[in-house]
Amino acid sequence: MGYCCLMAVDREHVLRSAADLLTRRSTATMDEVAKAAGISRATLHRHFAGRDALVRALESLGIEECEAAVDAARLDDGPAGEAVRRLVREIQPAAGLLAFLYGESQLWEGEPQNDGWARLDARIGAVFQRGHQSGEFRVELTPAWLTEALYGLIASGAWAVQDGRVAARDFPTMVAELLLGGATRREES
Amino acid sequence: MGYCCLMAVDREHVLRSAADLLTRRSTATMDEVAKAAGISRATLHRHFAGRDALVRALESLGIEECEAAVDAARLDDGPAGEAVRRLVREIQPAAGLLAFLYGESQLWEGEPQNDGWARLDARIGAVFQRGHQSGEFRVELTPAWLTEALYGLIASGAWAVQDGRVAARDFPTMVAELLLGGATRREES
DNA sequence: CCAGTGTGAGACATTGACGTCTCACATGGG
DNA sequence: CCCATGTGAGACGTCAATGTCTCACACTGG
Repeated sequence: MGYCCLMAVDREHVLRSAADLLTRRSTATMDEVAKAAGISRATLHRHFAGRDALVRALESLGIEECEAAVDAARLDDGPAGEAVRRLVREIQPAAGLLAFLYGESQLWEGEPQNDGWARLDARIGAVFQRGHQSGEFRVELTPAWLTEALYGLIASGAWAVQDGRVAARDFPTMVAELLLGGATRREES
Repeated sequence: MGYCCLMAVDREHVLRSAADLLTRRSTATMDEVAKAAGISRATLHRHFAGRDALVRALESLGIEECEAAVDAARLDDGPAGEAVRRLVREIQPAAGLLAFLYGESQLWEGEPQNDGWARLDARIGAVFQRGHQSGEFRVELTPAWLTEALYGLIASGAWAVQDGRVAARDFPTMVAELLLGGATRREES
């Protein structure tokens, strides 16, 4: 009955367009989500029991994409700074979804957050810690804060791109260079 | 009838507690906002015609506090980096409100935004531009992006403080030093 | 004392989104 | 050909938040 493949493709497509829409308008209606996916609200409900289920599925998708980006970035290889640059580049396609989830996570107060985020926080925090230990990064900025700031800058960057204030091709530079080097100009070394 | 003074004080108090609450839970009910202010929902409606009016009043309050912080920071004086540090320090008390409004502004799509934001963007963007012209700041990072990133980092910092991931006393350092200097350690000059 | 004013409490209708259900239709496989 | 499965359209009922209204009460100044 083609359950695993056809359904999965459809579900994937629905998730993608829902992510696209909710990234722009995080309060979009189930109706709008359905229209955006080109299906009816009834069919949307057949895939996802309700809005909560949809958001939780998007959360899982976001975690998967982040993990994939972290894998692809090989955070343990080479200088920590280069690892962060690779991470930002790999994570750009998921930036919109991340921005949506970052805003949404401010609302889930009390509910136990998905373990996936804790795992990701640990993996990303580790690269900043490595930078500290190697003397590459400043010790005044804690790994927890740098991780938080990375999420925040990714969200800000995604919104700036969406509103046309930043070109999409400049996203990796803007985010990574600000996070790593800051605004102040380097002295020639 | 004491309209201008007594009403203003009450209105101010209501706005403050609404800002406190909505900073933590941006979807709080009018009922909850009223409880938080220690008044009834009816009285809340007597001060603010509806939720929209409340949010718009909070927006005006946020703009006022930002303008005050920008004034107090004397952005035109001294090195641009020091000006940004002063700005972050002055703006910290309003950081929670700013974070709420920053998230909310993602929803006002289409509606003409308050001129106040444009004025603030211009004033803050100017200090980054000044840093560019003086050679103090890197030209790869545009003033528009640095302004956006400043808002984003302030919001991230406010949330991190609220969740206890960063100490309130470290807020100015974390935000300003990341924005200006980035994570990479400076060579001794 | 008393009139005026602001307030709290609560009832009420409205609105918008949600979740469930039914039914007709189409498409594809046996 | 015919049946089955998935879909679209739409009609409900539900529920939470909102906005409006009324009424009783407390306080305050004349």
